Amino acid sequence: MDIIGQRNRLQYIILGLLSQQDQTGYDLTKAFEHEIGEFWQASHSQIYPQLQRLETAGDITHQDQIAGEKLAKKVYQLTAQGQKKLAAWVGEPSPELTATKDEFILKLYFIKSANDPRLGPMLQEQTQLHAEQLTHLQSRRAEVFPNQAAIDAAYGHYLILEHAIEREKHYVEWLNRAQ
Amino acid sequence: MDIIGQRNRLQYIILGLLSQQDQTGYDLTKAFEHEIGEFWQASHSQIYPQLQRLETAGDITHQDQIAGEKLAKKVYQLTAQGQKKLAAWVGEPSPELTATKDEFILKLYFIKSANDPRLGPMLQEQTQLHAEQLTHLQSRRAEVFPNQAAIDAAYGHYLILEHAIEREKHYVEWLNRAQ
DNA sequence: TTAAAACATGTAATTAATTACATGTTGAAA
DNA sequence: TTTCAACATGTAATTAATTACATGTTTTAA
Repeated sequence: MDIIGQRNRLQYIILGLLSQQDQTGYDLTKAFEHEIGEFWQASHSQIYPQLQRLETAGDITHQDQIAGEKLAKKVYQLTAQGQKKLAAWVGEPSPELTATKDEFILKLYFIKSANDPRLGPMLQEQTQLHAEQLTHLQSRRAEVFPNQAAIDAAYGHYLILEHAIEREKHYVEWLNRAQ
Repeated sequence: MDIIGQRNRLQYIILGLLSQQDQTGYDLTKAFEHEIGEFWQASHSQIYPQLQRLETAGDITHQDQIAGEKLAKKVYQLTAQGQKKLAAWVGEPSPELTATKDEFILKLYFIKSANDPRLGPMLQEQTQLHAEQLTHLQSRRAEVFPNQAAIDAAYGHYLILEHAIEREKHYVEWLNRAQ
């Protein structure tokens, strides 16, 4: 049972986001605060250099824009080559399992007894954390997918938001059962 | 909603594993193939140097052992200081959410329409992958926790195995619903 | 008996990711 | 009107993680 390593998936995520709409490095950075951030993390200090590499490689180009008086923006867009590269990646099999890193679960692993006094507070803390996240995701769903048309227009996005919601729901249920 | 970074959690996992029993770097490496591997990944090339650093720091010590004719082993054990360090880590709050990295989910995010011809095969591939993992984890549970006494003796371990099983179960259910 | 898999321990090179440093603009609220 | 948050883009330094290199022993199955 293999676990994935990192073979520059960030480049494909950037291509994918740019396939949805032309945008700046700043916009891309913000995207990781929403749904994709549930399944991949990246910060602006990774994103800006990666944009430069993708442009050098000919997968994207950019246009300079001035917002307001003199705020310089670089609005990136896919090239035909970038589109092909994205399609090739999406079409490839993904035969490896997800790499989860959960510090709380690790700590739990080292708790031997159900009577350990640390167990209760730990479970409560996590219950609150995940319940909050669940609420956040649910309101996000209501906001982003108010009707069937919105779902049809971004079906994959809808599926992964559903997945994230259910993940949190079951996490909370498991925590409650453990308590 | 913060996502965890990496602040050398590996050292604590090693301390935790050594708190369960004295063992070698090789044994620790193997441990990541089982339950903890579901929630953290590390390879021998991270583990051996980390063992050296922990020993220098005084958290662990080792004894040399010869297996068979001349196969040299280093069996590591916690020091009192290492025990304290482990307990302090377990007792700390874990206020950050899990960092998941799921390449398949990312690809899905970039599928716009429910009619995309790539969608069916993608979902089928993942269904098989996660169904296999579920079966594996269930047989692992039967093996490691054949009775209540085994559960009572390693309650945290039992909880996280249950969690991993349910995670896979719900993943498969979600995939089936998406299909 | 021999070949392959598993046991056992390391280091080196590369890539990925985090955290910190660095600078400037614009819009909104006090 | 000024100050704070958000917008916007980068680089540098450090740490974490992967992949490859490197070597040798023991057990198991063909």
